[in-house]
Amino acid sequence: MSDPIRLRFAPSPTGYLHIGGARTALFNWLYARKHGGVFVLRMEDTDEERNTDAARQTIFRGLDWLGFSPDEGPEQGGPYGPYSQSERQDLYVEWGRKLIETGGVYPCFCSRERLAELRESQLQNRETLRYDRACRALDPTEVRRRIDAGDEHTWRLKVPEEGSWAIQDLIRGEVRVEAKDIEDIILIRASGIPVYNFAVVIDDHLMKISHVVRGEDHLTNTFKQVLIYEAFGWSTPTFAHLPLILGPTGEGKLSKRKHPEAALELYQDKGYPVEGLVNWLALVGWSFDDKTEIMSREELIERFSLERVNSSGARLPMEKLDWICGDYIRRMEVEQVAREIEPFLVKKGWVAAEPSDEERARIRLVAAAEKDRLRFFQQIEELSAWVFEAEGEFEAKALKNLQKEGAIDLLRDYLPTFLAGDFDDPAAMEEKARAFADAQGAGFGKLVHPLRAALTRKTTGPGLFDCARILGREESKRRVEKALQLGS
RNA sequence: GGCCCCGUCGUCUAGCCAGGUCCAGGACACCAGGUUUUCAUCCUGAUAACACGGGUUCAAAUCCCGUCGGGGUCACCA
Repeated sequence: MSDPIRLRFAPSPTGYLHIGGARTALFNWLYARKHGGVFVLRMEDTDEERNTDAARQTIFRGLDWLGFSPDEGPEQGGPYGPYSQSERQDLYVEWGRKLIETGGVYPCFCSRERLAELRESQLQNRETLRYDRACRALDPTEVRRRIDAGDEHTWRLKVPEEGSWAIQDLIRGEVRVEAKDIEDIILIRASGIPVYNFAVVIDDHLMKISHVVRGEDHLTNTFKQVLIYEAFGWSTPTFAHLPLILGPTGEGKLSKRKHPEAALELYQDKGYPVEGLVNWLALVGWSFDDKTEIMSREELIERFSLERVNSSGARLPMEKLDWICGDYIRRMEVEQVAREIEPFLVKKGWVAAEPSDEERARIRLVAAAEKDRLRFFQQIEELSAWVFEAEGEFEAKALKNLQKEGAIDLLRDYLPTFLAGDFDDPAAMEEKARAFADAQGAGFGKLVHPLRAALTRKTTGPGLFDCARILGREESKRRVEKALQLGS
């Protein structure tokens, strides 16, 4: 009987959900779903400075939005809780004591000052930065005496002096490190509270995590953790270290300070369709084959594998995000697009917070007309400003189209035909317009360009008579008449 | 600096583990055409990469060594 598949996402609530963290969550979630396993969320919130409830909420809501809701976690509970490290301190202390009893650690009385000096001199002599194990050689009676005397001390892991350790990383293969390259790390602080690497091991073990899938920045931590598993006599989970997401120029990893695209909020605020975003995110560092790119969530689950995650760092292909999301939006139902753009129109003050039936109908028309052009829903603001703002600057080229020789006269002559048309039937309107242009001996374009300028102040946009339909007869009339004045 | 990871078109990647079918495939972006009243969509086409140097081999993007380059990590932080 094989052990159940259990994966965890263990973010630190620092105020935002990092896009790289979102991808880590995605890969964990995908793997768990694919193998019928459990997806656990664990808050690594022992840093009291930065740990706020708002920060925790950002993570919870971000994961909800992405659709990676945990099976077990701080909000949903579970059999291996609590799921926030801040509530597990007693556990760490307890297991710390056990390690002291079994002799896996030794007390270190070195002061922070001595440690700092040691670092300094190693730095100067260009030596490897590593604890010199001074306290490991202390005489046992001396140790006893100092502990009894209440001398402040930490506990360090007794790292074997010989040998090497290898992990079989699912993505990188075997990674090996020599004993001499690992120092006797502090496991238990002078305060009695264990450090991060210790807590992670306790948690992963107690929560029965089978696969640890995390960023490559944890690769070197892994060896320290493996040693701790060994000290406890526990078996290790399977590891997989994901390639890092780099900054836009390929320099360093993404940070919110320098790169706004590091924060998931950016994508939420801009209104990227979440399914498109997830599809895109899956493609950063993973691929199914040499050509498949558009995949639904279900297909992702079915096809995902850690073995096909590549090992080199990547920048975020933002243009591809736009393309993928544009594709998703184009394939959406008009009704859904209407629902998605509504909040943006409300925010702009273009429609009421509770749109009337009439406004709803217009939103739907706008959605239908513009959906092929949208890559994220916030774009509706610039795309449809002409609809909701009666007055505004003309685009230079649009103005030119209006001022062309004969344009105004043609428009004036056409106006009665235009207004007599059925505004709910763009195709019929177009037919009549073509007939009119023919009769005048003018090309269709000669009529269409000034009319578009008059109606929308722009040279681009949806089909012209779709534009007229959105505006309606009255508003269209007003705009054309205004343009006639402008041109004369 | 030590240790670890990585290095295919501008970008994301396939191919590498099991050398030949790869004078390297796809996608996005860009450019050029076509369709369209405009834009977008759609269609067609073009440009564009195995970091470098050795070695092994009949044969190397694929295996080995080295160099260079990039990244990560070295706290009583997580």
